[in-house]
Amino acid sequence: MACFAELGFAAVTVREIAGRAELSTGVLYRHFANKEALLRAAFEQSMAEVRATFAEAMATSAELRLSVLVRAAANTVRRHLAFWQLSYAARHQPAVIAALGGALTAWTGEIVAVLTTLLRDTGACDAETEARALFAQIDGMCEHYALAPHSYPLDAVVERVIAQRALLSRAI
Amino acid sequence: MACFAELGFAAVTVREIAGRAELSTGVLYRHFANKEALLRAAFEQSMAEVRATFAEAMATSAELRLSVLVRAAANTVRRHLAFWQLSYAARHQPAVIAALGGALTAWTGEIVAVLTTLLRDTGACDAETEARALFAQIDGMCEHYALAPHSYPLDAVVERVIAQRALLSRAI
Amino acid sequence: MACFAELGFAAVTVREIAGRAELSTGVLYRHFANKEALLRAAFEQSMAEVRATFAEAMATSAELRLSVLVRAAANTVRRHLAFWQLSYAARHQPAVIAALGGALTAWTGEIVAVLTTLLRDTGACDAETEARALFAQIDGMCEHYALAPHSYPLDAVVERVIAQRALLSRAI
Amino acid sequence: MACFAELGFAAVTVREIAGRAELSTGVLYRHFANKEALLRAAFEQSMAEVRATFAEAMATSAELRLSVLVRAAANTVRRHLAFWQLSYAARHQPAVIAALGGALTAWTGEIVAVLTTLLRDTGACDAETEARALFAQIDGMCEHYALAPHSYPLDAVVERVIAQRALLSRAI
DNA sequence: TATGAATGAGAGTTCATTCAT
DNA sequence: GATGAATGAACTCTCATTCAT
Repeated sequence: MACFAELGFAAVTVREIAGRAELSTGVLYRHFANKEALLRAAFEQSMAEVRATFAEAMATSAELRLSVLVRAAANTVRRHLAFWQLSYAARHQPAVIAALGGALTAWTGEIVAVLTTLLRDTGACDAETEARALFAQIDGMCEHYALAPHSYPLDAVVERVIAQRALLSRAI
Repeated sequence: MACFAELGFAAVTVREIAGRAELSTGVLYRHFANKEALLRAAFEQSMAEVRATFAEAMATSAELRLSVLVRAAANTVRRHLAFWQLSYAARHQPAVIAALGGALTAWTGEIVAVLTTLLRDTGACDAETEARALFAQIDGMCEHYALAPHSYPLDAVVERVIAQRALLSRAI
Repeated sequence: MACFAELGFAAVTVREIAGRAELSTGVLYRHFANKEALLRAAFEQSMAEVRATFAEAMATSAELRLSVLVRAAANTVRRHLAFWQLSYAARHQPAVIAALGGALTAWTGEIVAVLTTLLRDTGACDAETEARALFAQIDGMCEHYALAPHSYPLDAVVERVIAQRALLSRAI
Repeated sequence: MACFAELGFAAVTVREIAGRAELSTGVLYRHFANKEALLRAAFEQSMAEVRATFAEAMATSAELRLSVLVRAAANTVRRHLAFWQLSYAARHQPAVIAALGGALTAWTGEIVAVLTTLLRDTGACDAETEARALFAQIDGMCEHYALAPHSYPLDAVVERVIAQRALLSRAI
């Protein structure tokens, strides 16, 4: 995943990936059918991790759920910083999108669905659009942090986003 | 730019670019030193166009400025989709960042500064954090649209973001 | 064709073929889609040549036709010795047979058809089987000559084959 | 031998050979030094089997010997099709000839010698040339069968060749 | 100045062979 | 002795770049 992110899918050579993993190209091809399969495997790992974090956040009381979820998202990126930097780089590469098929859109779809039910419970009228607006904010925040982890005030923005949600739900 | 965005920098062949421009590879190399120079030129041209659009948005009355700016951002991405897709892909790749110089990071700094002054005028207490939260939302929205331009309900999300700002500024 | 014959289709490298033709691999791939197409092209040239020789032989009087044909076959192999040595090598390689599709069997089919009509005119009862027996003899003779051109008494065998045909047509 | 004949020496993988023999590549390399040694061993085994068949044919009465021999040749090719296909392919490839030593050329010399003595007994004037003409016919027939085993009318051609020999020996 | 055929380094991938288990 | 995962050289094929025309 590090290789794919740093140079792009097409620009990385299989030799380079193997070298960085301290493997021969041979073993690599024993475990993965081809370069594309390698990418797919790296991505699936990423998605599984996020899914787990989300599931955990959803297991809290309905009242706190949203704030737990936003903080969980931020902490996931903080803990797996390198991984997310790479993930963000990868998802905009056409070759990557093609290689992953619908997996990428399916994944964001899932998140929007989870947020939609969550916001419907708080009484939002157009819950899906509300969910998209919230997802955009969380995702944007995480990405900006990933781009400049040393200077970005992640906690402050997290708390502001949570405070905004509180104000907005009260305003409805 | 269309070629680069559709397939990615490494996956496009110079022949393909030349063919789509109805040029021979020969003339192309007379005008651009190499493939990278071609990317740089395409980027600079798009960047100029985008800057003009934003300047126009800032020239409106202080009251409407924020909503005009959000809509302008969305429309810019829509109109220069290829540029933004590439831009989003590029900003996470050290190799591309190096090729484009600091042009990319200067960009985001500018935007946060503009939003901060804009929000300070509406009476936000921690205007910079508020600006970052707003920028995260706008940028996240634009990026999600860039990832799935055919299925993302961009206009609906734009209007929701604007409505949220109205509610929030009243709540303060 | 020389490369394919000496080492076999799979064992020859495209670099070797290019090198021996004093070409770069690049040009080679500009003119031929792939290694298989290269083989196909070489073979088609061979078949055209033989067809021409046969057509010439068939243009003589019906009486002399058979003897002219046998002598023509022998002379063709003698004049294009290198070429036929290669051709004989090639036609037994499974990869070659696969690459050439039905072209190989179609070609021998043609020859058998020509000999069949020729022998039917001389009054043979089962002309097709007679043609196959004759073709086997001519082809076997040419191949044995190709295997040991310096020691094989080609002319003597040619005249013996012609003499046999005379005896056989009288015997019927 | 089946593997080599079906795909050719270079195109078969050692794994495939091992798999079809239900062996691991490891044991295979314990018994044979390398892929070439594997070919040599397969060849020698088949050659022994063929020699036995021919010896049997020569043990019949002088009168029938020629017809028995022609039929034996045809049946040998039919029963050891893979060996012969490989053999025909091999005898034109310098590389294979080198790997197999002089075994292959010695072979044809033996056969011509046998046929010469056999035909001298039937009263042929130039027995060696006659032998070469007959060998060309038998060898050509077998080769044509090896090239298209499913469509070649081997038995019919065999009987025609035998019938021709009867006619010719009567004509002398 | 424009062309596009030619170059050749380097890509993904395979597979004969080895060797720790 | 047997196994089969690991190695890495070498394969076919592509394509950025050059240069004779």
